[in-house]
Amino acid sequence: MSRRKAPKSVVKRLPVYLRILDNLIRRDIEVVSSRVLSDETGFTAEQIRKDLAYFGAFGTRGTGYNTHYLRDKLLRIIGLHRVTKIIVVGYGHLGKALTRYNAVKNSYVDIVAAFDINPVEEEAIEGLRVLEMQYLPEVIREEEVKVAILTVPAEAAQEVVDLLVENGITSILNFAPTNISVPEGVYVHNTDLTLELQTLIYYSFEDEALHYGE
Amino acid sequence: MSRRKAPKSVVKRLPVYLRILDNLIRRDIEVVSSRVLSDETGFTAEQIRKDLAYFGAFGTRGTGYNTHYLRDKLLRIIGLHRVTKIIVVGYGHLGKALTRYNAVKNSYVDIVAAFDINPVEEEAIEGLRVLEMQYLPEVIREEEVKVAILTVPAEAAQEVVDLLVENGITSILNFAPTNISVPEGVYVHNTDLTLELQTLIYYSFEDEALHYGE
DNA sequence: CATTGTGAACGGATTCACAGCC
DNA sequence: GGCTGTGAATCCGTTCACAATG
Repeated sequence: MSRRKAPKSVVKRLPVYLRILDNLIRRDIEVVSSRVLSDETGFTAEQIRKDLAYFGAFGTRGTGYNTHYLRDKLLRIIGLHRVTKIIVVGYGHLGKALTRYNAVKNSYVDIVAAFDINPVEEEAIEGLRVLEMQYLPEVIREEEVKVAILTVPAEAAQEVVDLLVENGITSILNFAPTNISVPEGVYVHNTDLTLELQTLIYYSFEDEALHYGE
Repeated sequence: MSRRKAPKSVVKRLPVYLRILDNLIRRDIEVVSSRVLSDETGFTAEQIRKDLAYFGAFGTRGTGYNTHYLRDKLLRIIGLHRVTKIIVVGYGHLGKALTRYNAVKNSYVDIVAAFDINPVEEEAIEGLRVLEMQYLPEVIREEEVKVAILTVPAEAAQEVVDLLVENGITSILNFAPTNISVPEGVYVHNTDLTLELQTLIYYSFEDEALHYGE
């Protein structure tokens, strides 16, 4: 029932719970305990209960959580109860991968258009517009888009970010391997595949005694 | 000088330092202070000094860190002083994006082959072999590959993971949006684009009072 | 004297333990 | 009886403040 703003660590787990609930509901399961959610997610049951308790008391003591009810609550908490409009900027392989990916899965979002400096006509898929950059301001305005996925080369990233912010984008999922700077109030989430790969390699050698031993 | 194993939070930042050092060296800069690294990375200078101190005393008081020396140390710590061989399993758009991405950038890794249940011949690029799944054990064995990037559909993920582990893979960068289970000793890093997008959406609504208010 | 390296203080997140409730 | 909700205890990571030193 606490009403202070949720910690980052909690927010990161909410979409995980949502996905599990979607799966449970698909299997016609009506009620789930924190213990079962723990088995599915790998988080501890206490942690799950505490996470949910940041936003309210959604469970029934002795029984568990109603899957439909909890999903609805989570959708509302995350902000997915209304479909979120998104644009993809940079329509290379990664941009394509992300649009396909999302077209397939129900992830409560709608990619309204993709942009590229050099859009290839025939690569548009199932109703997705692939447009030249010049149309970006128009689309953002007309569709009232607030969220953008950025998959342009590192060199172009900052320039494009400035354009996005200028036209009203407030949240950016950045795949360009570079630090971008934004004004106060704009939220950026960086996903850097190279860094993640290198981190993985660290752990792949962790055991070996030679790892860092002279 | 502490020799206990480094916390995850520290390990995640090491590749960031490495990238900055690569950039500095490209600009012929010989010495860098923790303050400058702080400006470049957004982490605090104290944190950077502490992170590096987990592995040794690499700096010179009053001066800073020698960029070449520190890079060499970081390469060795992360395990990138030798090129790491990697396979990509699942050669859809995402698999392609990752191979291109990496072919271009020097990230100290070498993708030795990609695998797919239905490899399309003409899509092989600059020396990258795109092979049928049946050749997977052979390649892993002959090339002594320990690290795999997994970009197959969620339904196939667990099955493919079992195959990988069975043949000697010890580290997996998983892009399939599902929890995979592995035996003790195998390290998995999950990168789930849908979850990251949904987390972003949470923050895009965070300010709005209506966010979670009945 | 500028900058590193580090013990101590702090703060945030997780785990523990159990009270509250169906 | 079983499972949620939560204060207290603990753990972990970050920040602070300063001693060490080229």
